[in-house]
Parts: sequence; C-alpha cells; structure tokens
Amino acid sequence: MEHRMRGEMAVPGWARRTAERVAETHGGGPHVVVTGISPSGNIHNLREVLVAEAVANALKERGSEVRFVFHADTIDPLRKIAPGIPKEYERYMGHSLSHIPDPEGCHASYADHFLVPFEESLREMEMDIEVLRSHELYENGVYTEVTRESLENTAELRRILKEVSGREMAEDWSPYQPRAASGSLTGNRVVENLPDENGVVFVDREGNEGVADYSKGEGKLGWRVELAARWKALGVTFEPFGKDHTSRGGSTDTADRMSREVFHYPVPGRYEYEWNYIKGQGAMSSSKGIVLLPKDLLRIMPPDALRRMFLGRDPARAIELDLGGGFPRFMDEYRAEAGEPPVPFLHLVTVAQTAGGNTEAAAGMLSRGGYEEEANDPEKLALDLHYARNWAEEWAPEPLRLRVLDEEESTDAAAGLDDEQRAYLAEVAGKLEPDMEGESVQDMLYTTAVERGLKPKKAFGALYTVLLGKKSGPKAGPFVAGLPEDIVRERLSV
RNA sequence: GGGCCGCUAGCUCAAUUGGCAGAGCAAGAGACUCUUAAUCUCUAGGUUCCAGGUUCGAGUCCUGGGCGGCUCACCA
Repeated sequence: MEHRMRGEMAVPGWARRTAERVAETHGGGPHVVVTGISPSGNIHNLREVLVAEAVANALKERGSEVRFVFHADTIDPLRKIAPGIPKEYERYMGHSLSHIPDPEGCHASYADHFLVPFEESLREMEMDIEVLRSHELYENGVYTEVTRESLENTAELRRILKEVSGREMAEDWSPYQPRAASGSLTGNRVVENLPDENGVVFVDREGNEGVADYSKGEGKLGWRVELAARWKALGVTFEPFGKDHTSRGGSTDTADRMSREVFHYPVPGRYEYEWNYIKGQGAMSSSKGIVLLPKDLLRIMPPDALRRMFLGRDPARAIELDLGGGFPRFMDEYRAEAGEPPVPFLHLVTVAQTAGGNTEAAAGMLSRGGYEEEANDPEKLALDLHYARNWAEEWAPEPLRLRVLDEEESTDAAAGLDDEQRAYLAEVAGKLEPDMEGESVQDMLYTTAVERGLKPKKAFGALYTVLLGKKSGPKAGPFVAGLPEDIVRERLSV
C-alpha cells in the first residue's frame, strides 16, 4: 500500500486563491512567507503557522521560490507573569524575554523556555520552516536601516498612529525603545537621534542619560512600527493575521499605512484567520493556564491529520475541535482520505488497550477481525496503536477507557456479584481453552448463559465487572480471546 | 461603536471557488438465539434566519434587515 508522503497534501482552494492574489500584487517571487507570534505556547499559534505553510506550499506549487519563516518575538519586553512563574520575576518586567533567565533553568533564556518546545513541535510536524529570533535580527543589524528610517520619520509615524487610533500621542514619542542599563525597555525617553552612530540618546526612569546603538540590538522598535519595518527588512510578501490584529485601528491598520507611506514597501498579502477552540475547554488561553502544545496533539494523530483538523474547510471560520467523542470519526475520515487501511479507530482503541504494548498480540486480534492489511504492517500498526492508546488515556470518554483489573481490584469488584453470576463465571472459566477464536468464545459465553437461564445482560455484566470493573465493555468474545488465558481464568475464579 | 464569523433535518455539521440540498448521531420499522456508545437493512425528516436583487439556474454572489458568537483601544 502506498501512503501519501508528508507535505504532499493537496493544496486547499483557499490557499491557492490566496497565493494567486499574492502573485498578482507581489510578482513571481522569490516570496517570503512569515508567521510570527509570541512564543507563549498558545495553540492558536498553530493555526497561524499552518495557514502560512499552506500558502507557502501554494506559492511553491505555482513555481515560486519561497522562504518560509517563523518569527519569534524574543526581544519583546516581559509584560505579564505567566502562571507557574516565580513571583521574583516581577523584577524582570519590561526586560527582553531573551535577556531573562529560564525560570526552570533548562534553556538559555526565558524566551527559549517557551520557544524551544514549540520549535520541536514544528520539527515533529516535519515543517520546512526557518525560525528567526527577533533579538538576533536586531543584534545582527537586520533592522538597522529600517530603524534609522523610522527615527527619521518619527513625526510621520506618530501622525499615522494618532490618525488611525484617534488617540493623542505624547509629544516626545519615539518609534524606538532603547534598553536602559537596568535592562528595561520601557519607561525610557529618547531625547536625541545620532544617525551617524546608529544610536539614540535617552533618559531612563531614574533620569540617567544613556546611549543605545540600534545596530547592535540595544533596544527595539515599538510593536506597531516594528511590524511594518519587519515587512521591509525581511522582504515579506505574505503574512497571516488573526482577527485580533485586523480590526479598524488595529495593528495591521497602522502597519499598512506605515508600510506604504513611510517605508514605501508594498503591503504583504494577507489571510485573516479565525480561531480554533477545543471542545469542552473553551478558548485556549496561556494566561488561564489552558495551554495545549502541538506536541500534545501529535501524541494522538499524525502531522497531516493535525493539519487537516486545524485548518478545517476554511481557516477564516472558527471551529471547535472535538478531541473527545467525535475524534474517532474524524480519524476514520482522515484515514479513508489518506488511503490507509480501513480499521475503525474505535477498534484500534480497543485493541490497543487490550494488547497493551504487545504489537504481535494486537496484530493477531486485527487479523482475526479480518484486518489483514493493518496486521501485516508492524511498523504502521505500532504507530496507530500508539495514537489509539494515547487517545484512550488522555481524551476518550469514560465508557471507552479500558483497563484490565489486577487481582485485588478484581476481587473487590466481584463483591457485588450474586451467586448465579459467580457460578456462571466459574463454568465459563472451565470451558475456556487456549487458542479459542473470538467468535467461539463469544458463542460459548452466550450459550452458557442461556443454558443456565441467566439473562445475557447479567452474564456479560459479571464478566465485565471482574475484568474491567464496569458493567459493559467491548464485544466480549474477541476481547477475552485477546487476553492471556491464565489472567482471564484467574479473574473469573471468584 | 468598528471588524470578522455563523444561522442548512430534532442535535452536530457537510455541500470541492453558481449546477439535482447531503452525512453522522437521535427518531420510526425490520433483521441478527451474540451483552455494548451494539451491528446490518430500510423509512421518515427541509420555505437553507427574513426581505429584495443579479442569473437559464443561488445554501453559495450583491443590497438591506434580524438573531448569536468572537474580536479591537499605541499591549506586544
């Protein structure tokens, strides 16, 4: 069986149309597709990155050369303390994330603490993307020219901000935020530009004067200006935006005008995406501690399934992702489209939980169930079982979760059974033979119950009680046949 | 107030850039001597929020309206 390779997914229509518009306004390339959000680990990030990836692929499909960039705002000042971060970090307020130590000491900086896991997720997604850290861009002089340009056009930028937002701007406003000796980017006042030295003279909170060299990353442009400046500095031709940025008076509104009127750079193509929500959890919010990493979701599905799930039919629409009860159906549809063997995901879930880590046993169960193809591909089977098992443990509704009780638990659970049920279990235990097929086990279980005048529901209920501690479970015959015989016999002897 | 999105079967949603309105679940009927969130077969279920417009043809495009959700303030 030939499986579709990663990254070769069909380019969706909305992405192709977007690429077409980008090509009309920005030519045949080379194109620079940028996606950039703060490295806070919010799952919305993923949708933005995937939208950008789809458009980048659509541009490539048109024959253009594409540079695909993830831009991380590592130089940005810390402005709120995330849950779980020590209170002492209050003292780093206003400092660059790249200049603050990792609260857990595991990475080079506070910024990397959040960014590195996200980078790992991008790698796991097998994404062909280049990660740029903004503090490095500043330090390497990538922003030197646009910063000089911004400073020269301070009055013009200030006027645009005032017009678009309708707010009064401080008389001494500057597009540049120098870093004070204290490390803080905020609360400093630029008093003089030194274009010949790539610098500004500023006065900090305490009234001390200092000089910042903007060719060396000793400060940064204010957010709204930086956005437009980045387009020019990196030659951006496309960037997606969430709806929080694109409203009137929003950041794209100001950046668009700055780009055209100050930097004389054509506004990059754009796609406005809606957000995605996780059913039962509400909006993902890093400040509320509701954080879901791509990594977490790659535990239950392959990268291309994640792409499909997060992009939906049209990323301009909000979607509520159902990772609970609706997930098996999603997987079945995805697998059908991808041309994978048609084993129902729910079946894999049962098999995975029954067979534990034993791929051979699982293959046997699948084979007996008529799923030869899946059973004969151990590598793929192991991966699918991994997804199914993780889903069962982390997302599945309670009725689908299975765990064979240990001896003690089983004895406790059996306390509620009556004599008829115990006698039934004892008889069944005696009739079980090694190498019985699921079907004959099922037949034996049923026939025995009927012969004893025991209602099937009561009989099967007893079986599930001692094996799983529940009143119901997966189809009993195949399930029991898949378990080691001695364990079954032991649990039935109560 | 501005912006974006949604409104299609009882429920959750599809409808491939204008071409016979579909699926899953729920409901009803039947089948299986085999428990289940059962399975299989069949049935029913619709003024696509409203009013106009464009078109040979509109769930889809345009205008106006209604209801609901989200989002926006130099904070990146």
